[in-house]
Amino acid sequence: MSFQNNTMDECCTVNLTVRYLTKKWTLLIILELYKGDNYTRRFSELKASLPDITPKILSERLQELEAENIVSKKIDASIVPVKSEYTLTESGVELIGVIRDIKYWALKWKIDNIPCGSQECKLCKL
Amino acid sequence: MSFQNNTMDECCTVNLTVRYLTKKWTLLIILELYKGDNYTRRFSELKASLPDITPKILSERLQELEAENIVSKKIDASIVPVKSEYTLTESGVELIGVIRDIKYWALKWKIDNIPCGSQECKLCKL
DNA sequence: CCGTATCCGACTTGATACTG
DNA sequence: CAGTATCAAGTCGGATACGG
Repeated sequence: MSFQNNTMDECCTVNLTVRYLTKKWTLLIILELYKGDNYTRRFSELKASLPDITPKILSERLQELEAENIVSKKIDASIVPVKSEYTLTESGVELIGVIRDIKYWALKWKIDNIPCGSQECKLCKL
Repeated sequence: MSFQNNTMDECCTVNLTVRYLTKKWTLLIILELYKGDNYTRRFSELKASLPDITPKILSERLQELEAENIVSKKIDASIVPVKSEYTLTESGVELIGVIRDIKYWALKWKIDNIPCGSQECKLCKL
């Protein structure tokens, strides 16, 4: 989570970007948001769509993405229970191209593996 | 390195691909190979280009990439010291598009950060 | 419902040393 | 040069608890 104590500081923006985009779950979270109406999903929806992620890690990743302006958060505290929504920003939506590229690459070179379309698959509906 | 003990088994090919491509250092190694003549680099050259990677991790990643047919390895043991070369396969070269996308995204949305072109930058010469 | 906090074990990565 | 061995450090996962 913190990049302060290593050599990230010395890296240029692009190198830095690769590093946090490739953190575990990050791309899959972005994809889940993309699939929601208006690129928006609630915390519990994300949790349900990513069965193996823990609330702790999901919370951490969302905060990181918010800090990078890839995701914006909106809370409606006027109702109970509180309603919170996470939405891809414009820059966030543009990251979908990266994920789509990976999908096409995988379909081209790895088609001999498990067929897509199962409930477990978070990428193949892209 | 081993995906046997977690839920990776239940994932489809594409999801699986995201997981290993986003392991730390993987994309940067692919990029370094891409920048070499004939998409080829020696172990020590990769090590030198990625100052913060340890030989252990570099070795592990190269083995993983070789197993995925993204990198091919050639060893000339007839000479001393032994000469080993790692080359991007056709599928490996096609992954450069993913990295290039990330670069363009970063340059578009993160240009207010550290300028590129320094020795430390492994991506901006792409 | 929406999280954050904690504790802890497992896995991943890092630092350093060392060999053919 | 091209790695492997060893051990330390960091990140992630699992369970559970708790507060807004």
